[in-house]
Amino acid sequence: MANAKRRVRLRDVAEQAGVSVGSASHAFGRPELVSEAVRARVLSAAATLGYPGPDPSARRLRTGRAGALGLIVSERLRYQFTDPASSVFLGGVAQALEGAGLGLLLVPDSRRRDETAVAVRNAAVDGFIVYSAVRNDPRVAAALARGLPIVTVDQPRDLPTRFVGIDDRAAARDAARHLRALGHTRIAVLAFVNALDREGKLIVDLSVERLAGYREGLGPAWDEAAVRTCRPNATEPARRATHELLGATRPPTAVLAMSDVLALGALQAAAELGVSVPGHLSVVGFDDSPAAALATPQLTTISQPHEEKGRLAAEWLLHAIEHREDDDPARRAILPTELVLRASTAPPPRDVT
Amino acid sequence: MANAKRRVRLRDVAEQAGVSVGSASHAFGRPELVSEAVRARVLSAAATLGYPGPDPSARRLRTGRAGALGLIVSERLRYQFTDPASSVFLGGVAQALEGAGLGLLLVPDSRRRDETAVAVRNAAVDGFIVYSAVRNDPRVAAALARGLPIVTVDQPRDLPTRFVGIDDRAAARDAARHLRALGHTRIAVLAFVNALDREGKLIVDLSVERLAGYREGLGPAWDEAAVRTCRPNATEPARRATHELLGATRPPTAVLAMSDVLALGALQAAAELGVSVPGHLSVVGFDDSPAAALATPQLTTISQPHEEKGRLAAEWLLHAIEHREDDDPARRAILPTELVLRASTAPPPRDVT
DNA sequence: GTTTGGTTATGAATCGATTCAGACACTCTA
DNA sequence: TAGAGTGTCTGAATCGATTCATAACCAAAC
Repeated sequence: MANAKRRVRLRDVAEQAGVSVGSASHAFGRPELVSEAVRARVLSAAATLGYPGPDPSARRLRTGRAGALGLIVSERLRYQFTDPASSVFLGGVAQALEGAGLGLLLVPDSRRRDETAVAVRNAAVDGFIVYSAVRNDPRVAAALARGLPIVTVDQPRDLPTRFVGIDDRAAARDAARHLRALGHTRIAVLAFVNALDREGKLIVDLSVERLAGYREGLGPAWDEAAVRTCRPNATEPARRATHELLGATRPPTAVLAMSDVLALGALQAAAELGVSVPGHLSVVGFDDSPAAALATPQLTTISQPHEEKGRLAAEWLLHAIEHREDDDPARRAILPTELVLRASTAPPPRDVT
Repeated sequence: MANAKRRVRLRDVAEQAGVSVGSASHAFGRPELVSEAVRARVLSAAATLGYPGPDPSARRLRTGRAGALGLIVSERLRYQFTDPASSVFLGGVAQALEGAGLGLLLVPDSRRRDETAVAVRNAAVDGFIVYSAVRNDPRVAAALARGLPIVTVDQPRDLPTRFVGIDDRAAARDAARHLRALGHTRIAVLAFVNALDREGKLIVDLSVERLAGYREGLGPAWDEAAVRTCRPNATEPARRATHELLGATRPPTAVLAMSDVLALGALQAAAELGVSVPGHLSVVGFDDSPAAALATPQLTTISQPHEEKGRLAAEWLLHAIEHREDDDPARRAILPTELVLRASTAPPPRDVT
């Protein structure tokens, strides 16, 4: 019950130790500026008073450094953590932060989009990473308005900020060509949401780009009617969509999924319907998340360096903060992707008409 | 290039609008206290000056609220995100935070343990969630020293804080009994690290409890020599350990894994060695993470309410912050677990001696 | 015409640290 | 002995907001 009542301030500690607040501050922050004797006195005074150390909020107000990076994630935070790919990305960010002594502030999304932007405005951070946000996300606008350094990852692709991403169109094209090369002609697509904003501009760059890539790669085999939108990005919507696709009179012999999570849903549906993969249905994912290699059959997918993306985004941001560069938004990194052939794709069955 | 040079302060906005700083502050924070006219003037002044809104750090210093929860995660942040179970937990926390307008500050662990504690001391948060930390983690000590409300999840079990967890021992006992009931007698265990601290006390409560549960459930079938320690909690160490176990002269017919991730590693090893599961080897996981249902064969495992744990921990913490209760550390929630029977367990093969 | 009540605006005090210019004491050089 | 150089310590100014006691104003009530 020693220090139950009031907060102990640095001033109290200084008084107790019989030194000035300046010296007390130095005792904690820059020990080399005070004598050993003073330092010891201050520390022991702090101990007897139960002083929890300099108040972080006060310190940052004075120093102008918030000591944290803000991470704006795409869908509601909930889904964020169900897609292993984004977990890997987060791991990369965390890795870059190790040793920098910075924290990582996740900005939770919420149903009410305005509340959400408020959180961005209130976030005590030195910069933001925008991770795969839609084009009209109010949080992105709020982040931009803060005037802090920002690194955008994946999308939107044309923000006036630094950018880290991949060539989604080319990657999708590779995936589509692979199926064509195997001989498939009836190919369905499991896509992310594809909504339009008020002005009629597409708001999900990623979806647009990948769709375009699929179309290019599929060529004459492209079938607009075989595109299914899955929302949110989780196994369940993909499972349902695949059920529907496979129940049609002339079901597809292959599925292009915009994420491994969606592909997993397709696999699930196929298993439930007794459709063998890859014997009767080929499936190509996107992301090469940890789950891809664990799936049965192992998933053929587009591999992209999620961890590296996180690391790079964080490093760029740290650099910008360190050097007070609010500019140089021209920097763009397009990281390489690769089609990883595993066990979920094969030529279509012979008996297909 | 409008506002390139210096930071715009509330004072500047007030001046530009021709009102006092007090009114300007109200215009942003509590519009009901100023007339519509003043509010409009302030807002337009802010717009022309490019004012990014009230500085979060300053606001918090004054109000005494940090606007964020700190989350201290167990292993290095990196691994955190490779185990889907903890992702689900995080999702639960995020869910409870939705609408509260609070942020979630992840405190990154790092190789150098002292640096790590510094991050805790510097974190601008209103409270901490300690998620499955080891007993001698310096970050936990640092968090305790901050004097903020804390909720501990899973472990350590005897911190003087609120606690949310499960009955690990009983759950492990259930898993072990299941194997015994199937007729297994040679049963290996894949355990978490089991290290001792300087005083010789075990530092990983979770491991201790589950081990005790396994022992109780296995009874005479318990074999100390068949316990393998896997570190970190990832598939790879488990894969290696299982390889070793299955290569022995009298290999086990079943494996009890302390997490699904470890169980997945065991499955992988079995597949590589051509040992059929559950025909020749039964595997029981722990956690019922999303991966468990996707594994092949689907994993028999202990289900625990990860999401609920996260939600509850966050809610308790929010409540404690709201009501300025630094006390009532007596509250403990032990959430229910359940053995989920799926396809990875079966009676041992007949020809076993 | 004074009182009362309600709304709106003001500006100084405050939150809790960091920092910087200056004071002091002491040693070492020239 | 003056001057330069070092090492320590002090205390006030500062970071950028919020808040609260006070005042000003106006309308309605007496």
